[in-house]
Amino acid sequence: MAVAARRKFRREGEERRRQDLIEATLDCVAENGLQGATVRAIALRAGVTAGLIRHYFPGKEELLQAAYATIMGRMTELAKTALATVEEQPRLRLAAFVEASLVPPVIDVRTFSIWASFIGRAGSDPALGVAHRAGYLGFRDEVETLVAEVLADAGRQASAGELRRHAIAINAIIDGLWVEGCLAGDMFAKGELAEIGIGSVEAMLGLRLRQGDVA
Amino acid sequence: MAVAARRKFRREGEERRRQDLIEATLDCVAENGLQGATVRAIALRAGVTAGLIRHYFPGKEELLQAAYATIMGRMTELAKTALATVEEQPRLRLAAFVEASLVPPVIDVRTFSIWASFIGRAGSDPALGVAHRAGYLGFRDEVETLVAEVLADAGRQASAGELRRHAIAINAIIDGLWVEGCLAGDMFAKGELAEIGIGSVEAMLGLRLRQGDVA
DNA sequence: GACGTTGTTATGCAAGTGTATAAATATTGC
DNA sequence: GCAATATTTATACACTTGCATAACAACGTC
Repeated sequence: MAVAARRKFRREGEERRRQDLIEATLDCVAENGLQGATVRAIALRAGVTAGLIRHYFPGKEELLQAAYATIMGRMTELAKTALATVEEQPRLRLAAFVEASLVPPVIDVRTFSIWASFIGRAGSDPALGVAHRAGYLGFRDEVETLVAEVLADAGRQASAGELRRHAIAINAIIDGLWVEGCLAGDMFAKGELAEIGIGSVEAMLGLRLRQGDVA
Repeated sequence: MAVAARRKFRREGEERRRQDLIEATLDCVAENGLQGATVRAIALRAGVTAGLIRHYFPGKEELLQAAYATIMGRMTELAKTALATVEEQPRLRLAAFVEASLVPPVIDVRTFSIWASFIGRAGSDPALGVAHRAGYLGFRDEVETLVAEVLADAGRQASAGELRRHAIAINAIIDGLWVEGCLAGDMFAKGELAEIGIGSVEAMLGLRLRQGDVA
């Protein structure tokens, strides 16, 4: 009689498997929220069976944490990339940074869905709250540094309080436009959000960023 | 022998029970996300047994939808209240609106958690996406009207495109500051976010909102 | 005060959950 | 080729999930 044939499989490297499982987890979260991230759904998407998850992670909770760390790392890495623009002039660097934050791949509905799914629990889950705060502050500090350079370049000096307010405001408008761009990107023309973002920052700082060489 | 005593109960009005169940659902979602909103957890919090849910709703899905509609309605109602400020002068109205959007009860971590939990699925759930879009557009239109009044009051006229950009930008900065205020309210001094928000809007529009009578 | 209506509880069920364990097989070193 | 290893599958288990159903009791009506 036909005994059920055992499934064929290949041994992947440990790093590769971990990565695949994390990616599968992020896919599940993006599509159906944390509810959709069951061990079986994750395993199915990763092309393995459920039991394997516990071979690479102590439990589902740890896999979710690893997935969250991954998406956060990816987001900040994108931000860093945007910050490390090749531009020399501070104003162009700030403009390039704002622009990079408001076009793909930073504007991305999948990333947003994952972010929202996790961040919704930041109020009750201390670990998530701390992680968010750290990411936010790191981001804001970068913005603040950038703003300080821009103002110095323009021959203006700002107090610590002014710098702080500028950084908070610029960070907020980027975040706000990012949310809308991710949620309803098709409501905006291509490049429109970046245009609005840069224009807003210019207005806030009271100087032009893009036509660069006026002191 | 002691037969298990059946639980005492009272018959509440239909409206009251529905409301209690919805509120319990929102509590559960706020605390543990959609995952935490199980029929048993909801019933426990509402002070009833699980079966009763299906007496008032066709299923859990419908209860969640009702809860989402409720929280959305509450948010837009708060926004409308902020918009219907008693101020006469357009500039003061806009300032009051921005301020109201950036202090409690609009700034509220519970509301934010619920919003994030639901909106995380807006990318995959068409109904949620449409609902968000409608709410956002309604809100933005109000902002646009307000801005138009302010500019007219200042003797300036703006094209439709300019109005649109202003509305998008102002909306974004309010959203961005709202997110941060909800997630990490203790990082900001009381009233600081409102101050930054109003200041940013002033910078964007190129006029003062609060000391009002210069044309 | 008895009675019927129906809001409410209690119980049960099939499907799905995370996890534990054993069996099987792909890979490595010889 | 062959044995050793540990990656991977398969299966089982206790628990939770949403939902169905029946028993019950609170309330309005006569």
